[in-house]
Amino acid sequence: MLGSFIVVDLSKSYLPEFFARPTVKVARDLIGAVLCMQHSDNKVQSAQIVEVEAYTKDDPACHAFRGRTKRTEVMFGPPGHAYVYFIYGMYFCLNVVTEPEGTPGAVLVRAVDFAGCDGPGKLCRRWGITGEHNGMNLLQPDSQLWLSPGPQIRSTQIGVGRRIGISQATERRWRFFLKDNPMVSRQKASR
DNA sequence: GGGCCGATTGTT
DNA sequence: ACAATCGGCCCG
Repeated sequence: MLGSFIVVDLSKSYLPEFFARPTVKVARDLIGAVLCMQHSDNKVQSAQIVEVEAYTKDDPACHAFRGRTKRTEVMFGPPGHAYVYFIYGMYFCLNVVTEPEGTPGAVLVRAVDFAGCDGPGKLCRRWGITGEHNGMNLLQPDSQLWLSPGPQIRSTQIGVGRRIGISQATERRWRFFLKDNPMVSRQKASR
């Protein structure tokens, strides 16, 4: 489990090259990264990512599998930007765009190490992440929403499993999570 | 324009 | 097991 007193410099940011790589690798490497958000009252909220899933262009479960549409447009754009989509009539989900520009791909942020932020819909609801953040550049510190590198995570601390809530390509083990973290439910962690 | 489905969540 | 709730996408 992550400690309660991690020390990270939130002004540090990723380079675009980090995200311009194969999506599954980026997903694995994003475990422990710090999601940061500057709210309208100037207060900064931050928490470490503890659960993610990868979605690629050759993946039937990926929104961009059937090509470029208005919704999937940002997934074809520059890596390191946010892909935020609306689902089930009431929830937003946050993704980070991956792969070189022109190739669609994204990492779904499913949970962060913060009470009540387990599950992609709950995370966005709690943080106030909506469609207005779609396409936002996550590489710039002190923008409204950005990502900052976290402490090194041992590979032995990262679990792998099947993705949640999809009906196609369910056999792919493209979900990564921090073992023993309370925000990753036990049921989700198995399989 | 119609109808079905969904990368979710909370309740029964 | 199922309801809430609505935009996206496929079909025609």
